[in-house]
Amino acid sequence: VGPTITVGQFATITHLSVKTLRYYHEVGLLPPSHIDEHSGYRHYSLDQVANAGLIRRLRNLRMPIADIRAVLVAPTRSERDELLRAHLDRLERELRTTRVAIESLRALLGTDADHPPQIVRRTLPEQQALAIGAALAAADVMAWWSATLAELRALVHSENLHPLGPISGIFDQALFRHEPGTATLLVPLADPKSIGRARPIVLPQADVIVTVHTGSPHDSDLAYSRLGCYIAQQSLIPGPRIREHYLRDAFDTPDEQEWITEIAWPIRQGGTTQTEVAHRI
Amino acid sequence: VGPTITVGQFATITHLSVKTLRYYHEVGLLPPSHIDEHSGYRHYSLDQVANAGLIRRLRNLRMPIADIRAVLVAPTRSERDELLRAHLDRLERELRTTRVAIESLRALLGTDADHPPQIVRRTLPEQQALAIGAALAAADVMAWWSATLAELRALVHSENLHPLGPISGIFDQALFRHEPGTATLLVPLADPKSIGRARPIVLPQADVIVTVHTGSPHDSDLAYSRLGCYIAQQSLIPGPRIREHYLRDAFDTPDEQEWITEIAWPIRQGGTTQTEVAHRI
DNA sequence: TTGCTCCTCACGTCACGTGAGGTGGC
DNA sequence: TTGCTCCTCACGTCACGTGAGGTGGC
Repeated sequence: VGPTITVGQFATITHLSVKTLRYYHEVGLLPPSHIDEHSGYRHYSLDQVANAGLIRRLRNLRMPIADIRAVLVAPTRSERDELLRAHLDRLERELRTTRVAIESLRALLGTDADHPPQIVRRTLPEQQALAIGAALAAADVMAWWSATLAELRALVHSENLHPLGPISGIFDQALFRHEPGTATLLVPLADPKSIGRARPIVLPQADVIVTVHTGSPHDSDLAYSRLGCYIAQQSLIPGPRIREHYLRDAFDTPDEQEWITEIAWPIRQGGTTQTEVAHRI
Repeated sequence: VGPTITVGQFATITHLSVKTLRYYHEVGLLPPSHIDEHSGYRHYSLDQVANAGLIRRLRNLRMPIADIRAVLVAPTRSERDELLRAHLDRLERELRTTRVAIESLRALLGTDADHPPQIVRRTLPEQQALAIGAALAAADVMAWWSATLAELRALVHSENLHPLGPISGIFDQALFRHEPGTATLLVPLADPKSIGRARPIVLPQADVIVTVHTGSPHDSDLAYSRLGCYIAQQSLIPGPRIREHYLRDAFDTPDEQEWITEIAWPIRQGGTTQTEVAHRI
């Protein structure tokens, strides 16, 4: 069945390490075509060289082993190409994400004490709305958010609705801690009726502190930090769910740096924390 | 000493997970400003929020924890900025590397059976040369290679040398297996004399098989694979060191796709492998 | 016969995530 | 008092790398 070569030779000509080849054997990614029963020596056939080259290139592109395995066993060329295309798309997104993260860092370092946006207190009135909610894992929030935001805007247009304010969101604190939680996106309406996945809800009145965040959602931690520090300084008691009002977003401009979000954190007056009560007594 | 907040609150406003904060405490990256002796509860001060934001951004840019620690403890702003700049440079290189890897993959998939370069046998004559050698870890080879190649070219120019052939390299197989080994770069000369780090050597005569590699060194595994498969098919015995002749490289064009390298693998006639001997007997 | 190659554990690395099982604070 | 938050292990993950200690092939 043709000549075979040892791990060492195979490593040399594929530019993979012997340790790596043993690992690829162990996880079943590239098992040697023959293994000596007595000595355990691995022997590779020459047509495994091409697969090794493909694997090396895909690993250089940070494709997970499991995905590479899927590429190798893809039954048709079109299915294989689809998997590869999908990964290149992921890389493309990764590159963009990195560019954004670099901008984010520059912004943080540059505009340190420029003019930090104001924090104001406000009372949000009771409000009817048409809402789509979901219980989510933290990792899924961003994808869900942009998809659902688009869905609600489409609904506003197709059903000819007349929003009484910007589309808003309500998020469990847990989601920002990378824990599972619930998220809701809504459009304020005078008389909301169920359409598709969207259901009418009533937002209760709420005392909130508000700040404006300009830029990508990935930088919204800056606004959350402002609010959180304010809450601690004023000894307020933060509510468990945070509201966001989307004043300008993907619908208005593709440039995330121009997006504007108002972030409103419900609070209760906390002039009487437990320690202060204890102090009084 | 000012208000403090719990891990949970700190996690919410910094958009880090509680688990991550505990880890950053454990490794000393972001220890809480105060820890309750009785309960072990972590308490963070408000001015730690800014550092948390910086850490989050640097981690998003895949900066290792140790490097982030260095940024945080940098005594002066200029030293800190230098560390940040260095990391952004690394990212920049990473982005380029990814682009190249994508091209490499496309090339592999596209030009599958185009016209695979020929393999020829040849006898390289004994040859004098001026050489720079080093014992290297595999990870350092690329950097050493480009630096030393430039150094030799500079030497040729400054000393007005007259090379008898292209600048060449000799590499232990081990280096391609990601193991430590020795590498040598050399310029063939009629009468080489020591200059700086460069020493005269004599290349012994060698029977080699040769193939041409066009493109980036990162794709040279393709040429090595061709040669390796040929060696196995012909039952030749490969030598432990491989030679490369740089016919076109960074000195000629910045576009790696246009680089041309001749790869020559020394061999011994191996018509008599052990199995064949056994067969004869 | 001597090295060299190859083998198998077992453990380390990096930056966390995932439970289990238990305590503290309001 | 009840939940909720917080705590500490211990272990898992991903893709290998690093020895230790030993055997096989020419």
